[in-house]
Amino acid sequence: MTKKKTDAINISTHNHNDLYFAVGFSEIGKILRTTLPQKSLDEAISEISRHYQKFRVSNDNSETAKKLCDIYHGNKLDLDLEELELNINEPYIQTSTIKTTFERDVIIEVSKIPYGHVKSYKQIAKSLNSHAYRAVGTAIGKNPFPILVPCHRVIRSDGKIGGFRGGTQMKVEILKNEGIEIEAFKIYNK
DNA sequence: GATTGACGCCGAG
DNA sequence: CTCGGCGTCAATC
Repeated sequence: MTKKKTDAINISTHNHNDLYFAVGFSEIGKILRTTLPQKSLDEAISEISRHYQKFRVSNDNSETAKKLCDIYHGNKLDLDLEELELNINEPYIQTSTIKTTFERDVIIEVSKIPYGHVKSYKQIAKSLNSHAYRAVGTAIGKNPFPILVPCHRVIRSDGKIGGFRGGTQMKVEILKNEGIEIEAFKIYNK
């Protein structure tokens, strides 16, 4: 609150086959945001930078951006929650899309869904001892760490795909890359 | 308060 | 199958 986020955010990027990924880091190297694949380098950078007053692009630390790309393409890679900035009292987080403990808890719960598996919005709510499944959807829609925190693995209870920032088509694409069977936009044998 | 969700469930066509 | 209508509750206005 009292703190200013005058520090510049550090942005690293990675591209592969005309898909551009970006990651924003704090001064101490915690991940603040990630992007879904974008069509250009500029778009990828601005997906991160538009949330901050100052930024600088350096590719010293582009492993995480590459990791995004790998996960998107179906590689199974582990996430250490310690890599993420999840402290909602941290000054950087004030420009984040997550601002409440509920939202943070949803993000943490989603991060636990294993590769190649899916969970419903309702199941996430239940894990949090809540019936606020709609609020779960809203919180996931704000996920600052798309791909890294696998919000693409959260689907509707009836087996339908559900929403996605990058469009349901992209959600289906990622799930297929993880080996999940999908027919007519419904999870097959979930 | 009232409205709005990346939702869920049931019942009517 | 689709579509209301109601349920539920966190966030936002």
